[in-house]
Amino acid sequence: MADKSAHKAKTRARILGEAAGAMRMAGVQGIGVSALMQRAGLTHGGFYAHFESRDDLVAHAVDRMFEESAMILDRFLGERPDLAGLIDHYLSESAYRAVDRGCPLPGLSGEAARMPPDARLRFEAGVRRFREGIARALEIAGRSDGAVLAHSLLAELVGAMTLARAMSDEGAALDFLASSRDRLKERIGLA
Amino acid sequence: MADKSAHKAKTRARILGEAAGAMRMAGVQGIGVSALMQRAGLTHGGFYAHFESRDDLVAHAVDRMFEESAMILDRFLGERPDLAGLIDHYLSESAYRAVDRGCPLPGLSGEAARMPPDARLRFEAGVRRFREGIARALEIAGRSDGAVLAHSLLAELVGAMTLARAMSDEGAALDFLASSRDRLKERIGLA
DNA sequence: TAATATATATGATGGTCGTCATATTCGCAA
DNA sequence: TTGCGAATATGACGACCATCATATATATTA
Repeated sequence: MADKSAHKAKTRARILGEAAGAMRMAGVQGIGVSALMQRAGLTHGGFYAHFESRDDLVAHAVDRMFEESAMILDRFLGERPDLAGLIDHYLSESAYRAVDRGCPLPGLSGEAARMPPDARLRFEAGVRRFREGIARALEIAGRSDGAVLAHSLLAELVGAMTLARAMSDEGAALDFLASSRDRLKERIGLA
Repeated sequence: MADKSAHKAKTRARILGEAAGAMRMAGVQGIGVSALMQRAGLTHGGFYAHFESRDDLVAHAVDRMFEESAMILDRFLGERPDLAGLIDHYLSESAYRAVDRGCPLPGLSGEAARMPPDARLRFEAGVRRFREGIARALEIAGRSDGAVLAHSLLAELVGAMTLARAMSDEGAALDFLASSRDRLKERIGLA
């Protein structure tokens, strides 16, 4: 019996992982229940054994997205904050390419206002944690205006990746990211 | 006959206007053909007398969105550029509220990569014009690094409005916008 | 091996989507 | 007034959507 529910939990986690990936790629509305279950190697019918509704899935998928980036965030904003490292990582070429595994903000912020209510709550909580981590790092680095500056840095980080991904010229996008990294590090006096 | 085709052109323009508004609110995928035609006071069937397909509509609707903001952009980035004015306007409370009539970048950039090809081309063209206008204004103001700085300012403008609209606490969103305005004007030495 | 509990599959429901063939309405010309 | 052509409406098509009732498979326990 323990084995059974362990298996079910693993299946649920697999569905959530696929949802978190697919929704970052295609948007929250961009993947349907049956396509999602197929990605997880299942058929559509079993879905409601794992989730109350599609909205319930979306809420947990949003959580999952932030959990996936929590470890990386903790590395740069944890005990010994490294804002320059965060900037370099957040706007790196590999982050640019890992649409389905990276930070959900560039792809989904524009959609946040029309997410199902639970999903939106969780999304906002994720944004808040990110912003507070940056603010804390800035204050540890001796900036008295950490809270305000954190908003501004987060806006530029998210805006830069969003606009880079909107460009179809990949070279131009990568140049844009490189110059954004320089500019941001310059702004916090770490160039 | 001239009257007839003038009428048809007006109808088409009305459909496009509704589409440009609705898609900024609900996303490109968020409004269907029949709901759109209903908004325009018509029924769904006549749609294909005006557009080849839904993708064709999306492409022209994107153009329409940028046309709607072209006049305002020209006011701040035209003959006599006023970057501080642009920042104050772009991140104003009224812009924050006019989701369906304002700049399409905050709402749709995250969706750009999955727009139909024609629509994406037009979206990118709109972004480029915006960015080049900022770059030109910066250079007129005597900044030698205008092209690079323009990327950065645009990223923060778009990121700030995107994140503000993602917040469900309206007061917090407006505070965020106010501090973003200050920060941006400070960055270009116009505080 | 047989019985049971649980996870997943099958298949159907009603709804909405984009698309199109066809019918209708309407304004101008004769 | 009658007829014509263009603009719009009606209604239908197949595809997909979220959801659910029911059937099947699978694994553990007896």
